[in-house]
Amino acid sequence: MSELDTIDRRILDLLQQEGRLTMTELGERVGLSTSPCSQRVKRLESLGIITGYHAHINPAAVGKSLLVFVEITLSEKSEPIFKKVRDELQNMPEVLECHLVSGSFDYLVKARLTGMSEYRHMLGTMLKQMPVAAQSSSYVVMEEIKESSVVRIDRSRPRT
Amino acid sequence: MSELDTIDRRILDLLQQEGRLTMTELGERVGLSTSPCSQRVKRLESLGIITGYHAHINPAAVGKSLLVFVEITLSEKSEPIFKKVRDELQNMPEVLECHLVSGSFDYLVKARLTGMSEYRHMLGTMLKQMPVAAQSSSYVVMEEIKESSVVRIDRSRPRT
DNA sequence: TCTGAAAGGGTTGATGG
DNA sequence: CCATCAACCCTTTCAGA
Repeated sequence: MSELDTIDRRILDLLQQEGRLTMTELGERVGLSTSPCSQRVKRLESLGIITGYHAHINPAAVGKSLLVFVEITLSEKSEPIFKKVRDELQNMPEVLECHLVSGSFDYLVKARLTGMSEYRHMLGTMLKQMPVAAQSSSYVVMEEIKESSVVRIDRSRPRT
Repeated sequence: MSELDTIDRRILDLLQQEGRLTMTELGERVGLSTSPCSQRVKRLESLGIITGYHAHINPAAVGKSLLVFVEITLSEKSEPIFKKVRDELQNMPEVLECHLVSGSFDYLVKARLTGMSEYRHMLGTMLKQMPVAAQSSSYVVMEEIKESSVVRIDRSRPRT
């Protein structure tokens, strides 16, 4: 029903790399005319497979030249606490990512900041809003070797 | 010279959130007609401030339901080794991000994978291609609480 | 599901304020 | 640096296969 065929996968691949391709151009690259190509893209959007389109910008150009990862360990692990942490982090725009991880700590947070004063402020907010944050370790990024969100699309195994 | 004014910042903000906005619509939202708006966007692109446009997709829809972070520590830290690591990681499409960090380890790698077999394969490749990788720790993401690359644009301080 | 064609809207570039 | 306008291109929709 919502199986993705080879053309769908190529569309996803191309739009991940060039998010402003016209439907005409995209259609030519995947071997379709404009109409069905546009139709497929709309379908991928409404299925929630394409979740949005975003310009990628150079963070330094808008003053966000500090990239930090913070590992947070909670001393108490209950569902209300988890929920509070989720809600708080959602409302912090400098926090780009937050993941609940297995292993030796609980949350891995990625944040882009203007500098150390914003960093101190963020850590303060976190520790205040998340009272049981027993421990945190921060890692400042010295060099961004690679940063992308483009997922490799494996060749389809269509049902012949 | 390449100072960003208030309108530029609003353009960056809007295009980060809706990367396929038409120049006409974008112009209306920032109070410009189509041409100067398009002109500004082109300028932001050619200055390298907007670095690209990308569709964001649901990784699970294309089978990438495993998200892993790997911390890598090198036992030997020389420039040739750093260069080799950079080159190797650039060529691994499952590696979405790689950062050189300060602190108790060297590289933080973020990868999206189809499953454990791909994970094992990736780790094997890493340890083989990066001979001095003395140690690595992996963290499997149990829940993605937040994931975005949209940077908050602070209100400009225009030079009046 | 695709193609093709027609109508509506967006983009581009020249012109002028 | 901005608005306007015309020519061109893209998108959308609807037949028809």
